[in-house]
Amino acid sequence: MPKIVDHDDRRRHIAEAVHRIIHDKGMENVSLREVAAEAGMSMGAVQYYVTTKDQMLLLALEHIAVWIGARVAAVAARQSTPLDLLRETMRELLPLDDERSYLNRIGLAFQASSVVDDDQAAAMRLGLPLLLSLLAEQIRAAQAAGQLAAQLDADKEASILYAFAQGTVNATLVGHYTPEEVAALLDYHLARLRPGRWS
Amino acid sequence: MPKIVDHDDRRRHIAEAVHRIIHDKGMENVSLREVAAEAGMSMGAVQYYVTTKDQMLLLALEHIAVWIGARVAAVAARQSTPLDLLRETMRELLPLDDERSYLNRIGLAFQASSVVDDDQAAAMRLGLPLLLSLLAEQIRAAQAAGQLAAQLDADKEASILYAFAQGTVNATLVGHYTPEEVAALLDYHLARLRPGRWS
DNA sequence: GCTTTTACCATGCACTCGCATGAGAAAGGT
DNA sequence: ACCTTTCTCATGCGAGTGCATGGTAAAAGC
Repeated sequence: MPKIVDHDDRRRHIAEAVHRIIHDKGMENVSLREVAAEAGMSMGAVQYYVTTKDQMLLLALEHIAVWIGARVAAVAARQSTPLDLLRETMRELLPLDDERSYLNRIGLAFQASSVVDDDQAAAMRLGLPLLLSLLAEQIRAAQAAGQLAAQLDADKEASILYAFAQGTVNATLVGHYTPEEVAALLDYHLARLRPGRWS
Repeated sequence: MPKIVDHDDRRRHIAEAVHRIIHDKGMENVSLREVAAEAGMSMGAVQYYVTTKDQMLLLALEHIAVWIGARVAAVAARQSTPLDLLRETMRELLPLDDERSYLNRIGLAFQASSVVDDDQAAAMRLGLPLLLSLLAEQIRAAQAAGQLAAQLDADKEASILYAFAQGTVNATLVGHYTPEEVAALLDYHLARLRPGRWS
């Protein structure tokens, strides 16, 4: 048996190179050559792990999805009240600092790209429900703990929260909102979901 | 004086050709040649009105912004109750039918693109406040008419509504929501803004 | 009818693109 | 030491890219 290489590691390097290029120069400047250079390998090596450009982009999309998923899961593992967990999960989805802006830039690029690419759209349809059901679960937990109004529809509230996060991304990245403003907006919205504020 | 041509008309043709290509094949497949072919003119003619590709994209962005603005303004001119006007304005921003999906596809592409292009970002920062202040104004009118709770912060509610619209676009275009579902989600959210539901 | 301004077109250039190919380096099994 | 499998690389190809150039219709003023 010959030279053995960690394929997952190589794919990760490629995916992360794609991420950096999308972040710095945008999705239209992603090319096999540029990715190879950014990943510090030859173009042939990239082609060995990824046979086509579309496949490479799909790989990058999947990697960022699990990355975001991991960050969100790490929040859920914290020891805190249900409402705080929900708030922190939502803050994880907002471009509040450099790393979360980085992730959101790339995520936004894929949102646009996935509208035109069927495979990417399928990946989106796969990951989205996971995040939504996690949010809904956190809402239900907060309701059970009396921190959120019981009459809220947890699934709909989860959808609205996720939409809020996604919808503020561009405006924030483009400089219309400061991170503080969008964080305050989240708290404003969460405040109205508390019990006792409803008739 | 020589051959006189309606420049705005030509620019409009170019912008609309860009729109169609973005819609059909995505932003990365926009090229001067393709746009010229789609617009039914020669590449040289396109170059006469637009000196660079970035300028062409910016032109297309501005055109779609005024298009959306016009549609929204047309809603505002209708004769209806303030709350219904707000609801209809919001529905105008959602991909509820083919034309609105068309606009949203292109809008989403520019949202991603504007994160990387400074000129496009500037255009975004210019148009966004107009839409937000219109929404806020409609909210205030509905509050004055007793259709929305008086204690709502109109500006923040406008921001949240706009974020909701933008945030549901990708999920809907990708097939996660049906148009009916996202419309129902909007009504669910608007319902909680009504007066008398607050303590 | 000639000029002048405007609008348009065809073509060329240097470059990059995705992808295919074939050769060769690296490394464990025997 | 040699073979075999795994991995990597350099290069070539045809196509497409943004942009520049030089020339050419077209039409209004004189």
